[in-house]
Amino acid sequence: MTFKKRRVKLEDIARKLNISIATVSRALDKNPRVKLSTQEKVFKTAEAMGYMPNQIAKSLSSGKTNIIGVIIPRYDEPFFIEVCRGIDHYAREHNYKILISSSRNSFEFERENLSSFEKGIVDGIILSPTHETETFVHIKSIIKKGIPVVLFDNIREEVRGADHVIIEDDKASFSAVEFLIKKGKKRISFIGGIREKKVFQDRFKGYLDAMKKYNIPVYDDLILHCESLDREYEDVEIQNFFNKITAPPDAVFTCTDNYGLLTMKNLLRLGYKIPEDISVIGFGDLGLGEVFVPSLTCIAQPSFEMGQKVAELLIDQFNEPNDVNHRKKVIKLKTELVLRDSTT
Amino acid sequence: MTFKKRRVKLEDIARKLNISIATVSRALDKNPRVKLSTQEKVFKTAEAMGYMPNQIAKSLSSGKTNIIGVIIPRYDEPFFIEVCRGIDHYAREHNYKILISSSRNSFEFERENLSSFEKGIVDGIILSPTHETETFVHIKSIIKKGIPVVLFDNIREEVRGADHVIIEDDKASFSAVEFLIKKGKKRISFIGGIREKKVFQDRFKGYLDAMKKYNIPVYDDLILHCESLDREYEDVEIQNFFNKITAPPDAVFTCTDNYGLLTMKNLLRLGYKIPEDISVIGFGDLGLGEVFVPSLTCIAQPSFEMGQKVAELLIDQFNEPNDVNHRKKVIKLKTELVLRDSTT
DNA sequence: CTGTTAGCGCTTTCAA
DNA sequence: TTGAAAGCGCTAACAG
Repeated sequence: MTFKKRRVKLEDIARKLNISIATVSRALDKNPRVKLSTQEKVFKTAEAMGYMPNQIAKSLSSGKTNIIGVIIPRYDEPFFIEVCRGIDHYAREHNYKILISSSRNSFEFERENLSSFEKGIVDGIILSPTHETETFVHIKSIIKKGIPVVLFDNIREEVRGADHVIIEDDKASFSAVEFLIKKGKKRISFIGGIREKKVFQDRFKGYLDAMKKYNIPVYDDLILHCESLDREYEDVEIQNFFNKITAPPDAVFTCTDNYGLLTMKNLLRLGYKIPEDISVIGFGDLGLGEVFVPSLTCIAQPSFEMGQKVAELLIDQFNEPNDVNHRKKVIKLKTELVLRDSTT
Repeated sequence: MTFKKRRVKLEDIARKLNISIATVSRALDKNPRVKLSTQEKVFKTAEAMGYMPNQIAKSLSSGKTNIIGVIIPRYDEPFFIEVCRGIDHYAREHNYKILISSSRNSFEFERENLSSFEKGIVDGIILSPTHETETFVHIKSIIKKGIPVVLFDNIREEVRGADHVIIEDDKASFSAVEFLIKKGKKRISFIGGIREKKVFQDRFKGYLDAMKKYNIPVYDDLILHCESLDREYEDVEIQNFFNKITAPPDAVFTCTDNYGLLTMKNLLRLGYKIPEDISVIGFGDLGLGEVFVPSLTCIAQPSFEMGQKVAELLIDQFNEPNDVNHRKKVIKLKTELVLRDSTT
């Protein structure tokens, strides 16, 4: 019977070589103050003994874990995953790893996650607030403690005190709706997400602004704010919505690609032709829209890049002087209307 | 100018209360050997002083980090994300967090990730090997060091020495192809992934087995093994494949949902009707197939459950005696053919 | 160029 | 029921 082996540590190498622990440590760090021949000896012995540094001990002693904590509202939204991929890319280039937690769309979970990160396991935190997040004391308290924080997506005015990366949701949706209007659409439907979420509020605002500017009537029965936080139920909501409509729209602007796809699916099944009868626009551009037949016109949001920028801001904070009152940085990324087959 | 504040530690509480650090530590642990009144005092003071335990120090001292390391080949494959979600679910219930790393389909990255985990930052590792992974010494060496490891998906015989969770890929694809055959299909096309990957080999095997059993001819020009590891290029490959085909198939069995969707997209654009002209089957069942018009018949793989099981096996190992030679556990999950509109 | 030593913040014997 | 002190493995200031 074999048991877990005791790990080789600096001390073991030091003893074998009859030198001090400090020298071994320095040698492994390639510290130039160590004689080259000593370095070589140390490296060889370390290798031979199967030495692996203990990251935890290093972290305790250095005060750095080289881990970035990431809190997203959900896993099953490709946007968040794509942002994580961007974070991971940038982080890895700078020797950081990412610890991902889902807040599961719950404020309580968000707070829990945050406070578990606060226990020192991460050097900094990237967070995308949930729709339930109405107070920001938990975030501000973290910042006040000197822990670097960067936010993205769904940022309310109240937290603008933290570095963050966003797109201009209202302008983006304005331009999409304006495009529909200029194509001569008169009955433009809006499908958004849960009303409590800032991004959806802004996208709705952009819709209303465009409609107002061009004097297009807004019909309440053509407006849907989906409330489900769950992929399966989104489908049901949209299905019910279209089943109930008496006079169909001639265009639908939706606030996520998934809503756009579900809209197309339901409209196609009801016998409408896209885009001949009804145009559809989505929001996000995460690949699925390109595959669907017809392919989905949408507002492209640079998700991967958003992740990279977020990570960059955070790592910048690591390297800045610890000034708690530092000027907060905001990055606004550009969106773009990508024309495909679902619009005329 | 405010600087990062020094964190409150046990010592601070101890001093304020004129008791020892040890007592504070025990009190916060709710150790019954501490007088209740002392416990209360400690809790109150800790709260008032804004005490937050230092997880790193705890880990160093206890030898546990309560973090699970997860290595997946890529982020942009919903299957892996869904597995991660399952892992996260189970892990969180048991007070673990997950550190996700992507090996980016590269053996070198896989090895790097593994060895960085080996530095003691995680209590155990969950890994899905890449297609490039042909030698398993890196995994075995980790296991030999007593670090718990569980594998999932794409497991070759050579690593069966580790706990793992899989589905029976060959049987699953056999049953799908058999279904097509029983529907009277004679020219059944196969679209798989990169040949080096065990799961794709097995799915191909299932296809061949079924064709052989029912004496259906296999046409080389109806077979495609996609080589791209990148969503964008997958589309191109499949497009080229169908453009080149002279006599079309009457059914296509594909090895991922994405291949299935891309197949439908390309066939529809070429003017074929699905399922009237050609039936299509996918593999995975991750939600997208349900939205497409027509919806995609596919083999449903229980991804979320796979994640839960993998996490369960790992956490079981944490609680088992450290016997390196323990009987390895293998869990085989059931798949199911889900009939939708893309097959007759 | 190398060694000594004092931490990093917490847990855990061992004593009292 | 509490305290003193050793130790987890590594870093870094200081001394030589």
